[in-house]
Amino acid sequence: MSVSALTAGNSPSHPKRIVIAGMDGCQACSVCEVRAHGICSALNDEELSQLAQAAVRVTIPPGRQFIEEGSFADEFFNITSGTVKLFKSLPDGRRQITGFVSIGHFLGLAVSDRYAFGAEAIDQVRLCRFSRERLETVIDEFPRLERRLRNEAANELVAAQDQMLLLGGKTARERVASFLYGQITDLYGDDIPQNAKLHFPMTRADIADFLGLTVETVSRTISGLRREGLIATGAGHEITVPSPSRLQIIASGEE
Amino acid sequence: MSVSALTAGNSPSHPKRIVIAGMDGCQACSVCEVRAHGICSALNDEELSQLAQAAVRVTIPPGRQFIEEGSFADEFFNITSGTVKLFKSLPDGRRQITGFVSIGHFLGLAVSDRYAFGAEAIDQVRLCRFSRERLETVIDEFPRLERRLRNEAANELVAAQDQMLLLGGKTARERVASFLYGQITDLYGDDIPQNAKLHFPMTRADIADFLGLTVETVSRTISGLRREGLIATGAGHEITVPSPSRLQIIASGEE
DNA sequence: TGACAGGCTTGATTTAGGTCATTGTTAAAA
DNA sequence: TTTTAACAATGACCTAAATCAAGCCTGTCA
Repeated sequence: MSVSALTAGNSPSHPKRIVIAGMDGCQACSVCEVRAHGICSALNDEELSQLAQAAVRVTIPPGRQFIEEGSFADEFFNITSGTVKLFKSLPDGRRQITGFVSIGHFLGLAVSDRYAFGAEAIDQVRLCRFSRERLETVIDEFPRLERRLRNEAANELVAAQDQMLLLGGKTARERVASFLYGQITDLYGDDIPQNAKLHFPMTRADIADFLGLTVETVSRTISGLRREGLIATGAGHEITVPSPSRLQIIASGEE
Repeated sequence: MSVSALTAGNSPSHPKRIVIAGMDGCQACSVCEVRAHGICSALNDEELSQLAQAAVRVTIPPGRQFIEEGSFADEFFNITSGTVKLFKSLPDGRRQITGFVSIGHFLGLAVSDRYAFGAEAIDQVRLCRFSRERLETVIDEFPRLERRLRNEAANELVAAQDQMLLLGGKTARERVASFLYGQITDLYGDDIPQNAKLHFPMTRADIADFLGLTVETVSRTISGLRREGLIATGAGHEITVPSPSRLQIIASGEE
């Protein structure tokens, strides 16, 4: 299947269409627009062509759950665009979003043969899909890839520990400030400007499930921060933060 | 330094004494009582002797913090006995215990050159210490070790996600039941008996900081479970669980 | 054009768990 | 043996956030 055929599914006018297609050997990966991100950045051209053999590009429409918690984990994913929410649920429906992940993120690190979490596209998501079996073969050949995966896991672990600190002890105000500040660092890296502009895709309900709060509390808290002049809200999901450092201080519980 | 010299520090009559000693080449690791656990199990005799060159055995007295959050991460650890609490803190002293770890656990997976968490011995702890530099060298030579570390990280990540679900949504009762059930599975594995007996080393304050509750709530909740006949408390930190499956149902929020 | 639905905000009220205070228990030090 | 201190349990009270209940946008479908 050709590369051009792949792009059809990306058209905004066909949001429901899912394209599943093989890649053109080494071509597809080596010209990949996100090659610098994610696990692929650990490989050179030759190695990448091997990886490409195992990869399939997929487009997922907004709202579609593409990993079911507890289902058989026969596939791994690497996100190339869009935002995905990862979550765990209790039998009665309570849901904890354990993370929002986007470009470059690798999904499916678990040792078990079952996924430990569910995954759902928030906006339109594109990703590379690998069969578990074939990826494991490629990993065996390239220790650098293995190292990369370990680092990925270690970084996620650090994020998870931060989130435990948030969920275990922070106030609603601190949680919302932490979330917003996290969005800023995700977007700007270490070079955070004054008047940082954010436009994230997740709803209040998503934020609530991520922060261990209710929608009402998230809404009230955001309104509170706005009244204090700490943030300004725009249309859609746009928020401007005049002084990110001020927000960080609140996020870390220092006031 | 001889192996026999090492044992001096383990005497209960000298709890404050810390022993830092080199290992006898391949001897020390190959006869290690916990070789089947932890990262060492990924290596054969020859590889292990290489690892041993980089290892130092250490004994830590109860209550001693041996990793400071944010300090320079120049050492890795592998626990050979005892229980360690890992935690993160907010500037005002609020503390979240992110995990209790014991025999076989590898400490220091972070990518950063700073520790992302603090670590403190709960009871007397023995561990193998590696310089970061030397361990990285050994890892480079043995891909199997790299794989082992990735799996270790992946498993921790799953545990962290479970804990996020707990902290984000569970009631006090469900949290305490989850903790107790977790202690049971840690101790018995998959083969859980009726009338499981537990005696864990952590205080109510530790449990509270782990579960995102206060000591009072932990105490009240344990008393509540006892009144209901779901657990029986003994002297010290002993608890008997007549029906672990009953506890599991509560832990997972199904009643 | 209206009406329906999904998402957001805000207000009134409730409650689970936190805070503060007291007492009991155990064990090590003196 | 008393003294001290750390840990644990329990009661009385308080509060942050949940719950319950409207109302308000905005986009889309008929």
